[in-house]
Amino acid sequence: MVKLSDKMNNIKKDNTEQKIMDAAHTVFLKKGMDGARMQEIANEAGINKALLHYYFRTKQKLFEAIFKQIFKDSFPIIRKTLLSDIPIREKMDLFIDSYINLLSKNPFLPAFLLKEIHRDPEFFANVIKGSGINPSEILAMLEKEMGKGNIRKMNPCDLITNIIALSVFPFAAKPLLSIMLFNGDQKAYKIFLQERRETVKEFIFNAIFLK
Amino acid sequence: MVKLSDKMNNIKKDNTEQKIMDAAHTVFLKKGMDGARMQEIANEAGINKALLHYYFRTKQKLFEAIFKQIFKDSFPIIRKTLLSDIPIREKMDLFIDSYINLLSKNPFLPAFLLKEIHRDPEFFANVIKGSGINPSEILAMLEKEMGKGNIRKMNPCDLITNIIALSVFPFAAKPLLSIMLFNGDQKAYKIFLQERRETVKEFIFNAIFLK
DNA sequence: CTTACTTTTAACCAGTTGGTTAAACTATAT
DNA sequence: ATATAGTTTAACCAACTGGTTAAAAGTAAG
Repeated sequence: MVKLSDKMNNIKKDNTEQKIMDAAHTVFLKKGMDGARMQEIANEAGINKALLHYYFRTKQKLFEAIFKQIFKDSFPIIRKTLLSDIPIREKMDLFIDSYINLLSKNPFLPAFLLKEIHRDPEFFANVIKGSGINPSEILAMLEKEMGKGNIRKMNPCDLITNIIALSVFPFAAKPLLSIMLFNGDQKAYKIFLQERRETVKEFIFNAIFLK
Repeated sequence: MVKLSDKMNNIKKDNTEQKIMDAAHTVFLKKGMDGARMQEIANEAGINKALLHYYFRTKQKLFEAIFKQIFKDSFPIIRKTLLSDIPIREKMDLFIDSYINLLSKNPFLPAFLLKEIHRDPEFFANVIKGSGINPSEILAMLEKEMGKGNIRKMNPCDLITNIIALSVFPFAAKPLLSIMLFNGDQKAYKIFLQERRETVKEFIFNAIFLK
């Protein structure tokens, strides 16, 4: 039996596989599962279309690989800040910052996620359940803070929903808002988004801290 | 020259055209432009596929018709309450109510709009510009209220964005939130959404009214 | 160099999709 | 009744799409 040269094979494989992953990431995020074309991904990766199928048998499998990777890359960062041992005000500050940072770097992410969780909710549910994400610990943390009287008492589900909504929505609805609020001026909208780093915090803090 | 029997022709035409519009509405909202199939719309309408093309030459034209209609039906209701002559607190109360009512009746609307404005932002921009929607009057109204000291001073663009975000996001992200917060329990999520009618208002009022 | 194996490619295929065509049907006006 | 116009249908088509195949090119080991 012939042994493989692990080094050579893996370098090559990793290169192509990574090229495909990168290309698929780009195309899927822009066009979504339905709108993306295998040929376009192949072009983006600078390879033959058949090679896609050689590495990821089907479009579905390629899509799942990208989807899961996005999920794995994005969520842990956020969870970490939320469960650290710092005062609630700083914690929220950091949380919102890291959330907005993530979205600034991945502007297509919100729309992509919203699109795909509607297209195939079951698959999405499985990804979450298999990823060990557990929001209940975050909800518990919020309830504890309310019990201590640090923040106004409310349904913690509402609070977490509101924070995410205020952070995510302006990115998800960018084309709509940039037209309606700034007549399509992209630069003005970018400034608006950056300023929201602070104004969103103010808004939330006013809503939840007792005075 | 032969005259038409307007009555007969229009009744027939209206019937079929309406059947097509209804069917297209259903299918497009669920699947989006990319995911929708002309055959599926024809089936849903109970007619031949060729008849779709007879009434709306292309898929694109049919889609545009539906899209514009959705837009025309949805926005004026909201604008009306916002520009009426009642105290700001009641006004916001009504605004949020009518917004959430609209979304409760059209749960697919937010995800659909977000999907499509990303797919073809230019077409979307044209629809808005051609629809006479003018957010500047709403922004002006908010600024006036701030000037009178009725609500906390802030960027009115932020305020309107926040209100819409808090109202829309839970509907847009339903599959995500219902899994993460309620382990996929749809009924619990519906109750959550209904309760938000009040909790969202509290949250916003706490954020913007001085105490 | 030969062998065994993996990676890459060009050509191809079957199913689907948006869209067309020509004929059949319906209803009115003369 | 029949001519005229709009309406509806079945059959068809060209383009595209995801996926396959078989052969070529590359690579490490004996």
